[in-house]
Amino acid sequence: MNQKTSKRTHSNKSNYHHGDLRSALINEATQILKESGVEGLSLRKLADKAGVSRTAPYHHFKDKNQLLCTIAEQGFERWQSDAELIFNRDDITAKQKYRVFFHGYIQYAADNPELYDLMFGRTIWKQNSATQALKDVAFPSFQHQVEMTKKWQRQGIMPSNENTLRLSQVTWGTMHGIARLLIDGIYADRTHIDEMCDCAVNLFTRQLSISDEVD
Amino acid sequence: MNQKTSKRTHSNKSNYHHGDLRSALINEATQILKESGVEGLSLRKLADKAGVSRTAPYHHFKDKNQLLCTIAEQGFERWQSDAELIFNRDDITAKQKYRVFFHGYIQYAADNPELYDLMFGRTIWKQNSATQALKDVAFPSFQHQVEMTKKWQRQGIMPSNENTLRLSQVTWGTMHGIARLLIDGIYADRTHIDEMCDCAVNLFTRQLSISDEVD
DNA sequence: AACATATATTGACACTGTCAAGATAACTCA
DNA sequence: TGAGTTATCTTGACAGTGTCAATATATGTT
Repeated sequence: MNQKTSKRTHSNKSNYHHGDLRSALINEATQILKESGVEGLSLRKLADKAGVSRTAPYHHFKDKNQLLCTIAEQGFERWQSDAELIFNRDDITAKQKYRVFFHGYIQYAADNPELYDLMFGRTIWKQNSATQALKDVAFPSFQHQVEMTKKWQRQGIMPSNENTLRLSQVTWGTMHGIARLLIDGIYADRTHIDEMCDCAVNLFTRQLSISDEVD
Repeated sequence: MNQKTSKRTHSNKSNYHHGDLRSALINEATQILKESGVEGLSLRKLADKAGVSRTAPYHHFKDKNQLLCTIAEQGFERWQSDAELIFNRDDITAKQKYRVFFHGYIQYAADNPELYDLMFGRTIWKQNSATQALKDVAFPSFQHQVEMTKKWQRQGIMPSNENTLRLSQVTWGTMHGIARLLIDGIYADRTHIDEMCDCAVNLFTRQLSISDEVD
C-alpha cells in the first residue's frame, strides 16, 4: 500500500511492465473471490486474467496468503465503516441501535459471503497465517464491540450481571454462527434471516421498554 | 457399508487384494483428518499409508467427496449418541439438561475440531455435495433439537412467546458460532469456553427457577 | 552512459484429484 | 473341476495447483 502509486504515469509506453499490477491483482482477485470463493481463486488464473505470467504476482505479494490477507483487510475496513455508521446514528434509540447492528452484521455477511468466509475462515486464522496488518484491523473491530456491549449494559439493554467480555463473545458468536450457517449453505432459506435476528435480539436484550432512551 | 464384510477370511493369502481396504481407508482417513484437517487429507497420501496404489480408493469411493461424507456421517452418529445420552438422563432437572446439552455440543466440537469442521464446513455443504446418506443422518439431528426446544418451551425454560423453529435456529447458531470461533483459531483461549457457554445459557433460559422440575 | 533496482518472464518441481486401460485375484455356476 | 463374470488393484496419463530459481527487460539514479 506504500508503493506502486507513482508508477501510473506510463500506462501504455510498453506492455512488459504492467504499470499498476498490484492494484489490478487485488481488484481481479476480489472479483474472482466474490464469484468463486477462496477455493476458486488460483494465482495462475488470476495472473492470466490480469494479462501477466504466472509468477508475476510474486513480485507484489510474498505468497497467496499475503494476497488473501490484503483482501480480508479491505473487508474488515468496509465492515468497520458500516458499523461506525450504525453506532453514530442518533435518530434511533439505543435498543434499536443494538437491533440494527445485529441485523447489519448478518446482512454484511449475506451480501459478501465469500469475503466474510475469507475474513473469518480458517484459511487465514486456523493456519495462524494472518499478517500483522490484518490483525491490526481485525482485533480493534471486536474490541469496539466489547466497548459497545459495556455501554449497552450500563443503559440496561443488556444484562448487567453478566461479564462484559463473555457477553460480547456470546453476541459475536451468535452473529457469527447465524452468518456461517447461511453462507456455508447449511441453511438455504434466506427469507428467515430477519426473523432469526429478531429472535436473537429479543433473547439478548432486557425487556425494559422503559429505558428506551436515546444513546 | 453393505459390502466388504465377507472378505475378511483371507487376510494374508496374498497382498494384491488388500482384504478390507474400505474400512482401512476410513480409519486412516479419520486419523489423518484428526491430525491435519480436511486440507491436509489427500487421497494419494491416504492410499500410500494404506499400502495401496493411488487409484485403489476409487474402487470403494466414487471420489474424495464421498469419502469425506462417509466420515462426516460417522461424526453425526457419534454426536447423536452423545446427545441421546444427555437427553435421556433423569438425574438432573430439565434446565440443567439444557445447560449440559449446550456444553456438550461445544465440548464435542472442541474435542473433534477437524471432524466438526468437516461435518458443518463448506467443503461439504456449500458445494452442495452431501450424499443422501449424510443428509439422512444430519437433518434428523437438528430436527431432534427442534423437538427438544418445543419441550423446553412447554416447561417454561425457554420463552414460549418465541417461534420454536427460530428459537432452535438461534440456539444452534449460537452453539455453532462459539464452536467455530474456537476451532477456527479465532479464539485461542479455551479456558473461557465454559464461561461463555454459561453466559449463553443464562441468556436463553428464563429465570423461572420455580420450574426446576425433572423432565 | 553505467549501474542498480523493480518488474516480468520461462522452466522446473512437487504436489493434487481423477480418468482410462490393463492386470490379477476371487466368486459364481456349469 | 473349469470357464466366465465380477471385484479389486495396478500403472500411465492429464490438467491443475503454489512456488522457487534463473533470466530478461524496463525504469530510476548517479
